[in-house]
Amino acid sequence: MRKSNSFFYSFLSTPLGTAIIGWQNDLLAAFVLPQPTPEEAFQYFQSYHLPHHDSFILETKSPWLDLSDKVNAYFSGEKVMFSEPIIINQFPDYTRQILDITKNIPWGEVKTYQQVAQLSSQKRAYRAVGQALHRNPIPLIIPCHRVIAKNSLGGFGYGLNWKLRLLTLENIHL
DNA sequence: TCCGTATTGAGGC
DNA sequence: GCCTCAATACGGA
Repeated sequence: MRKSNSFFYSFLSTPLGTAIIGWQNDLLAAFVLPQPTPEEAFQYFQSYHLPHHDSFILETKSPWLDLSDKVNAYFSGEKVMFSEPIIINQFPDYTRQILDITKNIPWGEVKTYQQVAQLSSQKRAYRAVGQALHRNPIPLIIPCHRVIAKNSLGGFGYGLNWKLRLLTLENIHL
């Protein structure tokens, strides 16, 4: 019988609330920003478009022992780089391309939707960039909050307040 | 096919 | 500045 591919997840307590880390085959696949309750965090988790899996398995710890420390350090304003290997192969080519480009935006820097489009194979697809980022299942690690509109903040799946808070943590003021 | 975007730029006021 | 409106590429139904 074929080995089932399970999707693992783990709750993570932070000063801002309960977050969720999700992974498959030791590849990071999901992250939920801290929520007031685990139930709310799990709702976000369930709404994600995740890689194909047969079952969910709740673990007490993620495979990345220092990831929770890094997340907490990030929320306390430290310059943190996330380099954990990720899996996003559930998405079409262009979406993956956009998420890859976005993952490479360093801490403390921002790009516009247009700039990201110009780095991709479709230089005028700035609207598709927004669509792709909206589906990002690994916020923070794929720093979609660092992509803004040319003359405004743009949008954010968790609400613009979250986007503003994350950018403020990185000393970016608009 | 058609439709809705986490966009952009131009034009009118 | 703040409206509209059209151009535009992608992905889901």
